[in-house]
Amino acid sequence: MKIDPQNPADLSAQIATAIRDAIVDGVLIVDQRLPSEAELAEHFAVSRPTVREALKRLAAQSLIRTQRGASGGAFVNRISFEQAYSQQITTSTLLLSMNAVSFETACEARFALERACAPLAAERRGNSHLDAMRAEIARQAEAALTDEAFCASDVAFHRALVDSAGNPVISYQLAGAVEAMQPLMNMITFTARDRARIIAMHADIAAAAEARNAAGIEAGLTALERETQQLAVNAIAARATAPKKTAV
Amino acid sequence: MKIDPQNPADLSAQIATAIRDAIVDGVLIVDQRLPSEAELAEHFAVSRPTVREALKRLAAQSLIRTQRGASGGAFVNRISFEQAYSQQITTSTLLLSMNAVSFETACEARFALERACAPLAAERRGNSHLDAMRAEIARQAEAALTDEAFCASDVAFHRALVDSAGNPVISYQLAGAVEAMQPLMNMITFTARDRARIIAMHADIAAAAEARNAAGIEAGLTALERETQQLAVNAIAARATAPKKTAV
DNA sequence: TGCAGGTTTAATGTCAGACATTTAAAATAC
DNA sequence: GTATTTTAAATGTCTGACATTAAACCTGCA
Repeated sequence: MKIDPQNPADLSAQIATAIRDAIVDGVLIVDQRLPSEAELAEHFAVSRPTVREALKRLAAQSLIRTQRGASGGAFVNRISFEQAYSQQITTSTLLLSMNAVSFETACEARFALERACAPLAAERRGNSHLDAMRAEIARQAEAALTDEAFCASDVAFHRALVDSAGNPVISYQLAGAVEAMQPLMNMITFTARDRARIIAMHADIAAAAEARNAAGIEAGLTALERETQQLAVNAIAARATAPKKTAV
Repeated sequence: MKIDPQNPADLSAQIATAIRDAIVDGVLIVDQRLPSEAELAEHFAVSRPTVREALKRLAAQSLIRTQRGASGGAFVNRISFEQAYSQQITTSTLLLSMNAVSFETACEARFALERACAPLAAERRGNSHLDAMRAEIARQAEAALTDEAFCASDVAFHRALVDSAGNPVISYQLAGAVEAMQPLMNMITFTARDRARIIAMHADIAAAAEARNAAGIEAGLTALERETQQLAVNAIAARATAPKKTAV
């Protein structure tokens, strides 16, 4: 089932890879119990701490879960959409913040992908989705809102729009694209006029969703993209005296 | 910088979370060296193996890398697009295969998102992208190809199309959507006629890309989606006598 | 017999100390 | 001043032990 030459390096990584492959290839199926740490240690001819490090690597990816006690052990985990979301968001956020991905590129990606759910959202949106969108719009109109809270509400609005497409796989994929933008958006200062424009566009999008008007949603998103890009350009220009890693 | 009450459970998970938060929040920046394992152990008042388990969790997410030797240690890692791709693909693949996500849902998500890059692909595609697509089309025409190899080539074709949009963030996001479909597609048996139809559609898409015709790319993808969905319905019907987890 | 309770046991979680290995920097030799 | 050797700091690994948990077992009593 899984072998392991002790030639190169990092035994725990090799063991983790061997077990991961077994899971991905279906050799180990969901809820199946792995051998105990002691048995794995014997099988791979390593010590228990080494096996444990390998198992922790897998646990970090939600590939296994562990249970203590008699008849406990490590079990192949059915990864939930929730877990996948959060991993996706973490990875995307770090990818954007660490790689000097330009705001422009990230923004383009986000809106391009988000427009992809316009037709589905128009077809399938429920009243609960509309309510969620409008609740966020109302929140965004609160004058006392900090820029950060405004961004958070913006993300929530878009999440509601994406969810209204009624496809969990799309929601999962876009979770990263939408949420990872938030730290970048937080660098922008939103004036009252900026907020008013954005809120108006959100309202347009919500109205188009209510009218089941796919083209309207798309147009609204495109307009919003243009506005967002412009705000970012201004923000970057404003801090041109102290350029940060996100620039260019 | 990071504290850690020993109240609930799983010290190594708590420590991993504390360090991850520090990285995400920017307290620890790229290429910065973490304290040595011994120092971390002392700081958190735990043993070195426990610290090591925590570090392995972070290494599994490519959040840190380790170096041996003097002036070695754990460093905050600049996560590469490559690493992000492969994590994305692993997570997406398992999410689809373990959660009884219907072929229909996954397929819909994939093509919806892929259509999102049609305008960008039309605008930015280079000759190398066209060459890559046509190389895969040629490969798909080889009669001796197994179904699995045919699917792999299909994935490569779509990857080339996505890459031609010239936005690495989109490529990263869609890597999961496109590649995760492969195991599901592998359940389909492609007759010679099926293959011919798919190849023709691929050719249409490539031609539209060459002509920088965004609507043509979109239309081609939509046609391909319909075809793929139909093939899946047939495949599922064919094996109705032995329904598998992917059904429904 | 049947059930409530304690007891056993198998597993993970944690610790301590040691040794092996790697690698850069410091010390030495020429 | 350069090349070589030595040193030291760090991760990688091993052994062995104890702590903790929770299911399974067994006992005692009705």
